[in-house]
Amino acid sequence: MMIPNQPFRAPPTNAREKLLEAAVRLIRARGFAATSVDQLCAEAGVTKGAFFHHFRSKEALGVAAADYWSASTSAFFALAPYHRLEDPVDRVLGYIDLRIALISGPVESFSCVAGTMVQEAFRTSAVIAAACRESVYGNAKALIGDIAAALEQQAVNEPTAESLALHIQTVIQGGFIMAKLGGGADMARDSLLHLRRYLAMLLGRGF
Amino acid sequence: MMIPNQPFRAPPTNAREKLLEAAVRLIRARGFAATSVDQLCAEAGVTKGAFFHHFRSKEALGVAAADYWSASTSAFFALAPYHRLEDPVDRVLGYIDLRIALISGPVESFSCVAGTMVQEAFRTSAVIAAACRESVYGNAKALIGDIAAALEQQAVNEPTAESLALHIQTVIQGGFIMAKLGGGADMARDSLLHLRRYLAMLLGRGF
DNA sequence: GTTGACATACCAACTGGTTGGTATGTTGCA
DNA sequence: TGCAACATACCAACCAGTTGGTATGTCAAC
Repeated sequence: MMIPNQPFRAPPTNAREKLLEAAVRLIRARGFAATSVDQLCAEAGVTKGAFFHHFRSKEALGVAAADYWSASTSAFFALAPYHRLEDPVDRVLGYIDLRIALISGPVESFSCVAGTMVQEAFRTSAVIAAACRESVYGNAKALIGDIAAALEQQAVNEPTAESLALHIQTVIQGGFIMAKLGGGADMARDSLLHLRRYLAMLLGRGF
Repeated sequence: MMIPNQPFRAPPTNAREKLLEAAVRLIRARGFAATSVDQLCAEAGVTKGAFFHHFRSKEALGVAAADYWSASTSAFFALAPYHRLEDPVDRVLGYIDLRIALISGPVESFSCVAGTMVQEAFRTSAVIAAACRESVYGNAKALIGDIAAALEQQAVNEPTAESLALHIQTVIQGGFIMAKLGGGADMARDSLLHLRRYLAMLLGRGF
């Protein structure tokens, strides 16, 4: 969901990646519709010709930005150290703790491109909406294994692992909205702590 | 958050209210930036002169739409029958049940104007962002009394009433995003059921 | 190892339509 | 007759997208 701080990642030299990173930055701060192609090019330090060489349309850039976002976030979470914890309950809570740790600074540095874009696209662009869905649902799918194992270990059968994984994404996305509403990082973190308490209670852990 | 179905509410005859209702409809479906003044006027059945007679700018319409939204939703929830329940725990859960009951049909019929608009406005329009914040935080404030009473009755002192009230709004807002991501009303309702389970556990109730 | 055919990556200038906003009426009621 | 509530006509700026071009490569034929 958030873009990980990758301090040693080289800045892109080709126009396509420069545009995708500019898109992530501007969409997070202003949204998709309010970001013009000219602004995108200026932010990326690239001309309009380069834009339409790499992307058929502004909508195509939107799809590519969502895909780019998916790829960077899923790669980041796949490498996170909480996967190495033995107890599946620890892994589930470890994911939440990681999400909490990632929330800091200005809202546009930890908010989600897919969640932001889908609000504007869900009725106006089926392709962008599908790419956003893929991003967030992909995140949820990566959790299902650990959640299912944790539920089984604790002999809980009331909510399903799928339902819980999606609920986790719900709280994360809701936290971003509340942060934008003025609560900032503190508000988003606080809601994740409620989610953590809920999961801990469900999975037989004290908070 | 959602616009209540008020079947016997007379359709507005003046241009100002027609524009505000058109704004609620279009912003919910397409967002603020992607909705042009011309589209607003067409949807309202009103001319551009009327628009700029009643609103100084498009931004001013945005602020007025958020205020209009605040007024209709807070009036609706103030009249809801769950307030008459004796037990404060029942009133808290009654609010959640009402929110669940209100979620049905297409996403743009139950989603939140303030939550949608703030995503586009939080960095580009301080006045719109403030109006959106007022709307959602106003909703949260209306819950604090019941939550505080329920926490006290159950001798719970870990999360504060304020924090819980805001968390409730977080899950509601997150549910709207997940619904737009393709989950529809079912997804939003499912997350509110998780929230209900959390509150029930906190407040000493079985689910 | 030079040449020609082709592809990729990019650029500056332009276009037609749309944007938010204005200037100037008209109407109907107090 | 004065004023609020509208309507009509218009504008400059900006919008997404197109154009015709250049610079730089790749690669096979000779």
